[in-house]
Amino acid sequence: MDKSKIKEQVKTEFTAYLTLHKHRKTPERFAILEHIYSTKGHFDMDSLFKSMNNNSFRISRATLYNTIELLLDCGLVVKHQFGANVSQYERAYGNENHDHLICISCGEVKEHKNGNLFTPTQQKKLQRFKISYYSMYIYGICGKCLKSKAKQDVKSNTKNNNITDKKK
Amino acid sequence: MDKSKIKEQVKTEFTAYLTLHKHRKTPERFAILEHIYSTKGHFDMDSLFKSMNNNSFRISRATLYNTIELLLDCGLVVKHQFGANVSQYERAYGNENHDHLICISCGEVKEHKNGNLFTPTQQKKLQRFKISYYSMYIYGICGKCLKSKAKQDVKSNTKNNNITDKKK
DNA sequence: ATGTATGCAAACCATTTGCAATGAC
DNA sequence: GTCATTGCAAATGGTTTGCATACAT
Repeated sequence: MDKSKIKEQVKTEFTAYLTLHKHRKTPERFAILEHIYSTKGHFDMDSLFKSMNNNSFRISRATLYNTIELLLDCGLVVKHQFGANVSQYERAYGNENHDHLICISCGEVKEHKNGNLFTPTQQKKLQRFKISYYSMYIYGICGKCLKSKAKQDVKSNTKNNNITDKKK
Repeated sequence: MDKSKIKEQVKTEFTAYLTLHKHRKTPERFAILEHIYSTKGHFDMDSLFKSMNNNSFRISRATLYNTIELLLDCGLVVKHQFGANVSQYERAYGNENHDHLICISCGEVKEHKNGNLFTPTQQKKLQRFKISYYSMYIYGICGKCLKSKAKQDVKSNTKNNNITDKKK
């Protein structure tokens, strides 16, 4: 529950993972872990690259991609691909499982706490599959867009170019 | 429930959608819809492109991408991004909602029927969000990989190159 | 000392885009 | 006849890769 305690914990886990797999414990790797666990919510590689290089550290994209792969492999980070071209990541440890409400209109991703989906009963049905983590993606229209869409629909006799207008 | 009935139905829906949005009813668009609804399970753009051009029709990639966008927009097709670099698609109409069991070891995606996750009670909690569809992605290790992994782990004192060996 | 990890730049490849030709309306 | 759509080829951009250098072991 304690914030610094979590960082300590994940560092220990990561160290154990690196040792087990005979990977080197480089300062870059720990800096990335530290930085990710100071981040709340989702992030992508570009923002991670920029925020890390803005601050003290100097890290190459290649190293970021390499390290995130390790963190995914040991389960300290989770990867999402909500529909845009960029992958999103999220710290996994000390981060309650939650659904993702992805607005198919504006692309906004909101988190939504779910109940205990994987009760023992549910779990039973998945016997031949060792669950490591799961993601619930719920696509729909968020409240904001519902409102503005209602307005739009009134005057939607104007020409429509749905296909081309979705890119910036 | 009837197979040809479904095709008929989606064709009607697609036609209505095209009319409503003042898009043209080209033979390519209907051929793509027809082809997709003859496909069971997931597919990606490359396989769609190849299988369509193998058969009678001749379709460009650009048109496939354009049309799939329309089909996504009117809800007849669902898009998934399970973690690889290619997007996967799936027909949506007459296709029961199901979870996706994605093996993080071999990448295999299996479907798994779920119960009625969105009971009225559950639904209530999502008041400000109009659900259009949802995807449950469950990551873990499939039975096959669990077995072969058990063997591997025994002799895993040999060198480890987890990062580099995952691309073909 | 040894060989893995880093950082840079180039390569990759799914997807997008520009544009001339086609054909739905 | 008009203009959206097609198809091709070129461009885009997130991610991966090759290789020389740096450094954890």
